[in-house]
Amino acid sequence: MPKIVDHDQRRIELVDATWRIIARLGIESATMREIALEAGFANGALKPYFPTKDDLLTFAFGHVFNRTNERIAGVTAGQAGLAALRSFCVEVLPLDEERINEARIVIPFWQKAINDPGKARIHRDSMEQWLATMRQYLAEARQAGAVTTAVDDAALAGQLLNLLLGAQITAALAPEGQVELGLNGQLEGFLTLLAC
Amino acid sequence: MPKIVDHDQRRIELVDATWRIIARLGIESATMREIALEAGFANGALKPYFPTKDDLLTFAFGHVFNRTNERIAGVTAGQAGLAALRSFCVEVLPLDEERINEARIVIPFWQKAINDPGKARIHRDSMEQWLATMRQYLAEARQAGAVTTAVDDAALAGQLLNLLLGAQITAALAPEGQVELGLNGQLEGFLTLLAC
DNA sequence: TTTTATTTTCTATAGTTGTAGAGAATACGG
DNA sequence: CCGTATTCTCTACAACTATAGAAAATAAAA
Repeated sequence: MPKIVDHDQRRIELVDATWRIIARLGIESATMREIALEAGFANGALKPYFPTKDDLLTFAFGHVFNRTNERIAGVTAGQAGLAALRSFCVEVLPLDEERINEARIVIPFWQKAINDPGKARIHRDSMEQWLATMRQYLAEARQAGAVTTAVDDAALAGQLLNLLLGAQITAALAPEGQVELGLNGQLEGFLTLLAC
Repeated sequence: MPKIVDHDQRRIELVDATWRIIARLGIESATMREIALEAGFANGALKPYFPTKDDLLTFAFGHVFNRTNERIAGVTAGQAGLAALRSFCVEVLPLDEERINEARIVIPFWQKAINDPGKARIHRDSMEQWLATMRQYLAEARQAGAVTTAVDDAALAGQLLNLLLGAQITAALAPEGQVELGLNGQLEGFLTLLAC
């Protein structure tokens, strides 16, 4: 009989508003009031959907991870070996405005995760999955002869992962408007190193 | 005639206290009161040495960068080429408790730098310097025949820098007590890749 | 001991934050 | 048009923050 709201969709709306605030103004400005305003509500309206701010932030961060993982799945679908590895990395690298914004989200998340085991867990779980995926692609590429280095796949995957993480820092702290950071060249260079 | 305090040394003391708070409790706990307490003073005693909290934090972050750079200079002194490059990277990698603590400092710094051009500048200036140093070592190594890859030195230095930055994230978010993250193996593997 | 410039403590203030909850507004079935 | 379950607004509050500045404590010279 009353107005009916899809709670799950509302939560996504609120998380998107949070995302925009953090990307535009930084996590310090992501107060409950500011988020509510951005979403078009009054401050108290968030309560029924996220009992505490921490719930909201944790959900928001998890959502960014999920979205990235879905994008990765879409881009690498049907690919294997070196091609899949390249697509994977290209999708994670902050090469356009949208993914630079994601870097501006994930860095505050890392900072919070330092003193919050639950959040650190979210990060580690995703990274474990990424490492496994990359090792898989490396093994395929090795079988296809595209990877011949004596360095083992676990080390290579670790290098690549840290390169991807470091690229988030580099991009997020680059001067406004600077698009070319050589990240694509670094990726191609790394893939070249694997075949020798 | 009155008690005399070395202002510069006092500033270092306060910055060290700040450093310890951030490493132990996180930057959210680094309030003026908490820092003063850690340094053994009452809250208002910081004022004459750092007019604002932002002054204190900016100075603290700059100090960590300087300390790292001094350590690097000490370790690479008298070295060149691949050996110097290795020493450089080993000194930056978070391989022991002290340098993992530095990772716990630098990540909050990065987060603040996202929305603070002045702090971003501090980061970029150091990174530019690091890149130049690494390119120099790579050129020397190439001349000595220890680097033979077709990938150019600028890309290699960029890869290595991002690997070092990413390693800070990996180490800072690793489960407490886990020391072995394979970072040294990754570095050795990368240096191996250069000679082929 | 007295003086005095400096250092430090202590209290106060204005602002911001997350959270709580009463009440108004809403929209839909009857 | 009416009743009602839900949604949202609004105000309030307690906690915490950086900062300011008056007052007290300090230590060395005279």
